[in-house]
Parts: sequence; C-alpha cells; structure tokens
Amino acid sequence: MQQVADEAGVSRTTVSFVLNNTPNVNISAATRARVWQAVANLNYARTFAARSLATGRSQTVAFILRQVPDELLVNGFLGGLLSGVTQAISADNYRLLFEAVGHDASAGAYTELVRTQRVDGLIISGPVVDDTELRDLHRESVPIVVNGKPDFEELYSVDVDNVASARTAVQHLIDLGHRRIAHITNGPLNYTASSDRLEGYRQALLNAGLPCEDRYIQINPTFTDQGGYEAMRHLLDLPERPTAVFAASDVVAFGAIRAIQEAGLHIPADISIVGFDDIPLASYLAPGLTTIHIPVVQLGVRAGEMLMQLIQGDPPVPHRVLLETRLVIRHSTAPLRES
Amino acid sequence: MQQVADEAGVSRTTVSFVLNNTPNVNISAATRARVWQAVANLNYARTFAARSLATGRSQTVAFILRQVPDELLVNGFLGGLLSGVTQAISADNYRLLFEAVGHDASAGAYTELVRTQRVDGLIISGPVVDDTELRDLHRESVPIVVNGKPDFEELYSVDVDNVASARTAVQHLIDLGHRRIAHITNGPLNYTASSDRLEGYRQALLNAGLPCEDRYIQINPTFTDQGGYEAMRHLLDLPERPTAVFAASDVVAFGAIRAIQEAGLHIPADISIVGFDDIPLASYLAPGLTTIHIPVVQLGVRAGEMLMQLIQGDPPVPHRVLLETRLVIRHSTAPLRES
DNA sequence: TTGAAAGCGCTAACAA
DNA sequence: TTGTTAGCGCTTTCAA
Repeated sequence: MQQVADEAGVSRTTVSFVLNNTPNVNISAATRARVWQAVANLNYARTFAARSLATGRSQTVAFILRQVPDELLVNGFLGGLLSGVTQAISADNYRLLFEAVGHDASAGAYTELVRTQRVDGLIISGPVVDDTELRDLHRESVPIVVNGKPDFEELYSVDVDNVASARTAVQHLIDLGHRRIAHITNGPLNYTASSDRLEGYRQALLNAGLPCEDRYIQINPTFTDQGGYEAMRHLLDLPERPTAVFAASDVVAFGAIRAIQEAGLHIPADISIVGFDDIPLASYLAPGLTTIHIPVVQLGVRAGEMLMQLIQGDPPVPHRVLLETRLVIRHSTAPLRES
Repeated sequence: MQQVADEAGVSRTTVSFVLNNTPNVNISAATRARVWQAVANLNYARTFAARSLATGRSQTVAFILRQVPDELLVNGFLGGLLSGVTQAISADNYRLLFEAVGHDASAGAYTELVRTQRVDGLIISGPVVDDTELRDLHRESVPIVVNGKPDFEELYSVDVDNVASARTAVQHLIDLGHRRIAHITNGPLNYTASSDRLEGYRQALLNAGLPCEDRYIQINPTFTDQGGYEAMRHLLDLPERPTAVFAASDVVAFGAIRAIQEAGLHIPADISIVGFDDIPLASYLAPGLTTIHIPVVQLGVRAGEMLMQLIQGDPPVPHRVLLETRLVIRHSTAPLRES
C-alpha cells in the first residue's frame, strides 16, 4: 500500500480513502485517478485479513447445511439455494463460506465461525433442533437466518407455506373430480414439513366436505422413493383403492409411480398423482409429474437479503417470511374417470 | 488474549504457544491446563483475521463453479462434489468459500480472492477456457486444482476417463449382442467430455470389428433432454433403426427414452439404452437406467487432497488424476432379440 | 520454560 | 484536501 502511495505521490491514508470510496472525504478527481493508476500499475490488491482485522468485519457469511453427506448427494436444491444466496449477498460484496454439518443436537462446530469472527452472519438450512449454542448466539444478536422452520420462534426465517401448498395440491385433485384421495407423507411426522403437508391435505378435504380417512393416509418414515413404493402398495391393496394420490415429495411420488405401474395400472388414466418439490428432474419423467413448485432460488435470495439486513443493523420485518409455491400441472393428473 | 493470559497467570506468548500446540516449545502440563481452563472460563476464541494476518494464511480455499445460475439449478453433482472437497480439506482445518461464475473467457473475479489472500488455493470446477489471469496465477505458483479438463496441461486436475468409460458403456451393449448401436452426444463436440465420449464409442466399435457409421451418430448441441429427444427421433426414422443407444449423459438418455416410448417401442425389449453420469435420480426411473457411474464424491475428495498438498508445498504426483467409473446395470438394457 | 517486543497491512480518528 | 498515527489481535523471533 505504501508503494501505491509512493507511486501516486500521496499518503497511505489517501490511498485507503480512494480505494474505499470513503464518504465525507473530498479528494480531487485527479488524485483519485493517480491512485487508481498506481493500483493498476502495481497490480495491487488489499490484503483481506488486514482489512478485516481493522474493520472488524469479515465480509463473509456462512451457509450451514444440516445434512449428512448421503443427503447432500441427492440434494437437488443445493444449487438453487446457493445460487440465490450468493446473488443476494454479492450485492454487498459479501462472500459465502460453505459448511455441511450433520443433525446432531449441538453440531455447533459452526458457532466457532462466529466466535472467531470469521463470518459476520449465518444462514442455516435444514431443520434446526434444539441447539443451545445457537440460542446463545441469537441472544448475543449474531445475525442468523434459518432456511426452513426454526426451532424457536424468535429466529429469523424464510420458508414455504407447506400447509397452503399441500392444500393447493389436493384441491387440484378435488377439482378434477377425485373423491378417494390418498396421502403419502414425505417423511416422519416429527418433521414439520411432513406434518404441515399432512395438515394441508386434511384441510383441503374438510373444506370440500370430503371425509378424511386414516386408511388413505400413509406415513412414510424414510424420505425415500422406496418408502413411497411401499406406501403405495398398501394403498393399492385397499378394497376401495384411491383414484388419486398426493405424495408429499417428488421422490416419494416416484416410488409410488413405480408401484402403480408394476400393478399394471396407468397414470393418470387409472390413478392421478401429484408430488411436491418440483425437483429438477420431475419434468424428465414420463409421464411428467404434476407437482408443487418450490421457488428455491428465491428461498436463497430472501435468506441472503434478510441476513444482509441483519448484518447492517436493519432488522427485517417480518421475522418469518413464507414464500409462495405454485402448482405445476404436467401429465400425472387427469379428471376422474367414471367407472 | 491478554485476559486469558492474566487469568492463567502467564504471558500472551505462552497462551499462543499452548493454543497452537507449537512444536519445539516445552510447556509444563500444569501450565497448559491452566491456559485451557482460562480459555474455557472466558469462552475465548482467537480472532480469525488477526491470526490470518500474522500467519499469512487464510485457512480457506475457494470452490469456483464455472456455471451460470440456470445450470447450477439442475446440477445434480454439486452436493457430492462439495461434500468430497469439504471432507478432504477439513482434515487440515480448512474451510471452503463457494463462488459461482459464468463461462466468460476471463470471469476472473475469483482471482481477486487469491490476490487479496482471502484464500490459499483454488478448486475450479467445470470447463476452463483460455483464461490469462488463471495462467498468471498458476505461473506465480498459486495452488490450483481443476475439476475436469484443464485448458493448459500444466494445471493440476482430477477427472474421469471419459474415453474409457464410454468404451465400457458401448462394450456392454456389444456384449449383449447388439450390432446397430447408435450414439447421442451429451453436448457439442467442442466440450471435451462430449468429444471424448464419442471417441470411446468409436473405439469400442472398432475394437469389436463393427462399422462406425455416421448415420448412427447424433450430435446433440444442447446438453438437454430435449436434445436427446430430437436426436432419438432422427435415429428412429432410420431405415435400419438401431437396436441400442449409448446416450452420453443421463439427461439426454431421458429425452431419448421419451422418444422411444412415444414411438410405441419398449425398453429394453425393442431398444436398449445406456446413459452416462448416474445422476441421483437415474435409479428412480422406470425402467431404471443402465449408466456409467461417476464417483462424484471421490472427485471432490481427490481435488481437495491435491489442493492441500499444493498448499503445503508438496506437489502431488501425477499432475492429472483420472478416476475410475463403473457400469451400473439396471433395466434399460437387454440382450439383442433375434427378429 | 517463559516473556518482551516487533511486526503482519490495513482503517479511521484527528490534525493540519 | 491530505498526512500522521494509533490501534485491530495475533504470531514468532530472540532473549532471558
């Protein structure tokens, strides 16, 4: 930096002011030009650590993924999420530190990132179980945004409205004339995404004055396509088998589809099915899967924006943001056939 | 840090030595214990920027993805790659900075990360076009590892052997008795992944003494399933239509499958098809896609390991690592039916 | 075995 | 409009 100052014939302060475009400092255009020229000549770039030490800010946020490696592998949303977050924070010239941690109650290794001031804030993606360290951090006003459902209400969060989305999916089936509509959960009910979607299913049926029968509700404990397959097998064995199914995730829907096809039945002629997530490959399938589209990129963008606001000491309102989903109608659903 | 020193009744130097476990320094167990106790009492954590400034190392590597947001969205490999890299670098207590840049010749924004010493090394994933900045960086001995095919040979890289893998895929079809085997590229031929896979296809046919006919080779310019769909349509229109197809990516295979099914033909009874990539959802399909499995996680691990070696001044041998792929046989391929 | 002290490269308050 | 200077919090050499 001294070299740049020398080359430009000014002091280091001036160089710093020019480079930072510091407000409330009047520096002649000519001087600025000389400084920039010197910077260019010397191919100078300020040392990050020094700036960070002096300013007390790291210009970095951490993206914490609460997933084990195996889950990471099949996470079709990661790209969209990262893309969104990056987009949002790059406006303020922030960068993203990626960290994947498991589901352990206190996998708090990431709190170290904050304590050492390596990052200025945290985006946590995935279910947040009771984590005392996190609670402490939040109490100390560390900027934190959760992507999903936070464990305690005061946390800032962005999510989709699972209940309303599920209602939409089921309403679509009702609109097509279906009456015997089954539901396969996307996972165990202690996950809010699962229980909320089940709740939406219930609401849609009740609103339409349809009975909500337990035999048509399959709790899939696994999050996998295999779980969907087995659940569907049970449904197909029912005396009055459903004419439509709401599978609470696309992956589970895939499993269900396999079961249906193996049984010699056709989609959507014999059974309609709607999924949830709109994972990138949902459209590649034949028949293309009708499903609920989640705005993944937006999920990332909003989380990034909220975090930046928090970092800038400008708390976002409201605390919890729910993003709109939309029904994508492809070819796995059709009007009920009179039989 | 001074507080910790006071609390433990030692100097800051000693605290530093204990915390770093500095070698060649003998500190009594009792003293060490007191220091750690003080650290715990005060919930102390060293400021990252200060350490970084003093040591000249950032304990951070950048993961540069050469993809535009749209590609990122459907990147099924990202999770595996990140998982692998993270795994490899976490051993040395390194962290990962994620950055997505487009394909522009010199999208060199990321070189700033190096110049400012914000990161100690670079992993670049995706095609590297001629990038002068990158070349400069490499010449200055900045640790860089490319995931894929590097633009200039001297770069360290880890990749899969596309030629050999394609050969394996086609050999599988040959072994099943197929003679009229078509090929649909996964993208334009200026991408080495595409041209190398085509080359493997050729080699397999030649090795088997089969003719390699242009009419059975479809160059798909798009990387999309739609491209695969259209290419397959052309193949189906041929007077002697192929009995088997090697699609150079799973996504392209999906498109081809759609075309085949629309034509009223059955897989694998009428036409066998093998893909490439083994994207996470390849197995969800019915019929499950026979394909070439790419060890994504390992790709990340090796890249991470090589980078760490470079950072530690211990250049890995060899320069370029090719990882083994393997053929995953599912249900989209079957022996040739005598007709 | 421990301590003193000199940086690391920058920012920003203050002075000029 | 520009320069002086005191930190920011740590590492590490050298001396004790």
